[in-house]
Order: sequence, then structure tokens, then C-alpha cells
Amino acid sequence: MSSVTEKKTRMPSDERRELVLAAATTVFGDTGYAGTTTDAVARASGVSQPYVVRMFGTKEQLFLEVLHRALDKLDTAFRAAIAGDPEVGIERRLGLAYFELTADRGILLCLMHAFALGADPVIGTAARCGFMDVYRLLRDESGMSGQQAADFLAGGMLANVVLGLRLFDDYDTEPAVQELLGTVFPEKLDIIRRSHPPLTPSGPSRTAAPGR
Amino acid sequence: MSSVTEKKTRMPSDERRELVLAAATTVFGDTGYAGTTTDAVARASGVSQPYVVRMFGTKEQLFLEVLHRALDKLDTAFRAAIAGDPEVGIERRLGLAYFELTADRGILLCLMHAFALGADPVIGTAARCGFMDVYRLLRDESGMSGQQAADFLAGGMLANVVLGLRLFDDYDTEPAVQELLGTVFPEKLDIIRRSHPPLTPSGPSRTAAPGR
DNA sequence: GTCTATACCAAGATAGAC
DNA sequence: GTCTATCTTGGTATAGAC
Repeated sequence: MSSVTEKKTRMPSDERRELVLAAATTVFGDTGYAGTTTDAVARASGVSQPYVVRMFGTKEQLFLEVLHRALDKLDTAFRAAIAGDPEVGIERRLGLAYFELTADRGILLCLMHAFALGADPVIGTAARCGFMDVYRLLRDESGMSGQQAADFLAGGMLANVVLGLRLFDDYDTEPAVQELLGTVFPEKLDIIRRSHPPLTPSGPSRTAAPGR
Repeated sequence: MSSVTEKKTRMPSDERRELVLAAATTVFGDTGYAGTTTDAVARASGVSQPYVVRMFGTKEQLFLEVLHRALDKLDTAFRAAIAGDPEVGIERRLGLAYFELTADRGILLCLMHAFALGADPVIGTAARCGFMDVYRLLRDESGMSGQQAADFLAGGMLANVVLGLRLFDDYDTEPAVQELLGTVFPEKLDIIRRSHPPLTPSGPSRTAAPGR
């Protein structure tokens, strides 16, 4: 009777922890550090709010862990790309690697949020170090020049903005969006559209005029 | 007796409004939309918290106004650059214009924060529209190709990140930062360092190791 | 036009049961 | 290991005086 059919399939705590971290990545990506409540993370992971706090100590520590994971995934992806097929140019290999990370929007969005929080003593420090680590990796271990590395990074930052602004959702209606996306993600749009269905979590009305 | 020597030199409300908006731009730039309290804005402008709310209705409306102003300044600066001396290349003219905006960090940082909040129904909508307006301006009225416009934009987004991460503060101690800044802001570093003294508002200890 | 006082709610964190 | 209940703080917004 007290077997597997428990409420919510009891799982090893490591696994549950991963689940919460994944959910946190998505939620932090959507609403930023300060804009995210531990309760929102809890609901997204199907656990209680106090349990989220219990697992990570504080919201700040949870975010740091999410940030750390995101940087790790980036590092891993780039190292794999660097070690990849030399037939394909390094910039293309790295570009594809970055593009693949796009599949989990939260990873790059959490980085973007962190990169804007340099004024925060603890998050800012972590973000600076992480960012510079990425830059050094690109400059020192990919064979690219400093200028190439910076240009590549710049493209990545624009990609983040495109992600952050949810421009994919306006792909069909706005010709300019279409052209921009075409140049930001050259020749990859078909894949992009598939991995970014217009899901719109709690569908805001896209029709209202903006504040201008 | 009841003359000019009033507490805090009474000023026309329009002027005070501008003052609050300027302060809000700085504070929002530092701590983001959700991370900023109306009280922090109030303290930075030397008025009371309820008065800030009274002036703008809600924190959200205040942010929208700040965002709107920031986009306006960008638009104005770019249009001036486009109309500028054709002897100097368009990219350099625009780059210098963008660089000059850097003097008031808050402008670009508020944009950056907004660009990460695309999921927010109201801020996101305003941010999307503003961003696309800028892209269209660059693409349609500067004589640049779509690709050039996107590349320029990418460089701007990297500049924002550099600003957001407060990398200038690590300029002296980190060689990699030095090289990166040199390529992000080519030949402009001398000016940059002057306009960005290492003020560090409430000086966090820069020594502690990050979360990694 | 600007302040003080305050109502009200949301959110992070803790205590303690199961 | 995970929940419910709750304490506590801090933050937006309102009421109303000056």
C-alpha cells in the first residue's frame, strides 16, 4: 500500500533538487532576481515555498546556484565546440553551441539578468567573474583574437536581448523582427521556431499600445 | 523671512519632476525594476516616498516614464549622429553617439533591464516596441544594411553588459578587462575612465570569492 | 506642492508537525 | 524529506494635514 503510488511519486532528493533548480532557472529568467518570489519557484516545481528556502538557505543562494549552473553549461558547451570538428570554422561551431543553449531560454536569461546586476555586492561579483571567465575562455582557448572574441560575445549579448524581449512571438506579424532574427541567428530560423513555440505562459494581450 | 531661504530651495514642480526622473533613472539602472523601491528613488531625489508615488501614480508608471525618456534620448542621439559629418563614417558617428550616452549609465542600464523583461505584459510591450524602433531607425535611416545595423546593435548590447557588470572598476587590476574594454570602446578609454570614476556608492568588498 | 502617518499586503524565513 | 502554519519585515499606496 505504501508503495510507489504516493502523492507526486516520491523521488530521491537529489533529483528533486535538480527539478527545483530547473524550475528556478525558468522563473528567474522570466522575472529576474528581485522580481522572482520563492513562492513562484515553489509552485513551478510543485513543492512548498518553505521547502525551497530550506533546500537553498536563502533566495540569494538559490539564485547564485542557478547562475553557477548556467555558467557551467555555457563553459561546457563552448569547450565542446572548441574541441569540435575543425572543418567547420570556430565561429560557426561556437555560434551553433550558443544557439543550442537557446533551447532552454532560462539559462541565457538568468545570465542576462545577472549581467545587469553588477552593482549588487554578491551577485555582481559572481556575474563579473563568470563573464570574464567566458571571455578568457574564448580569447585564450578558441584560437580567436581578442577582437573576434569580443565580436562573438557581442552577438551573444544581442541574442540574449532577442530572447529577453520575446521577439520570437512577433516573428510572423513584424517584418522587421523577421529580418533581425534572420541576421542574429543566420540560417537557423527553422530550428528556432520549432524550439520556441508561441506558448505565452500566462498570455498577456499583445495588442495594447505601449507606454509611449 | 518667508523668502528664498526655504528648506531645500522650493523649485518649480516641473523641475522637481525632472530631478526625480533623473534619480529614478540612476536607481532603476542600478537595481532594476523589481529591485528598486519607490523609497530608494525618493531618498535619491530628496523627496518623500509618498510624493514619488503621487507624482507618477505607480512604480510601474514611473519606470515606464524613465524607459520612455531613455528611448527618446537614444533616438535623439542617433538621429543627430545620422545627420552628422559624412566625412566620418556612419558607424563611427553612431558609435561615438552611443558612447556619449554612456556618461549617464542609468539610461543604458534601464534599457538593459527592460530588455530582459519581455515576459512582463506592460513593460515587455514597451521594451519590445522601443527596441524595434531603434533597430528600424538604424536600418532604414542611417544607410546601413540590416546586417550592419544588427552588428552595431550587438556591439551596443555588449557595451551595456560591460556597463551593467561595472567592469570599469576592475580596469586596473584585471588585464583581461583592460583588453576587453579596449576593443568594446576602441580608442575611447581615456575618456571613459574620466567619466566613470571608481565611486562605488556603498563600497562592497571586491575581494571575496564569488559563488563558484 | 509636499509632508507625516498609516493601512495593507506580499514575501522571505522560521517553527514544528508528520 | 516535506508540509502547514505563522512570524516579521519591508514596500506600495492612501488619507489627510500643512
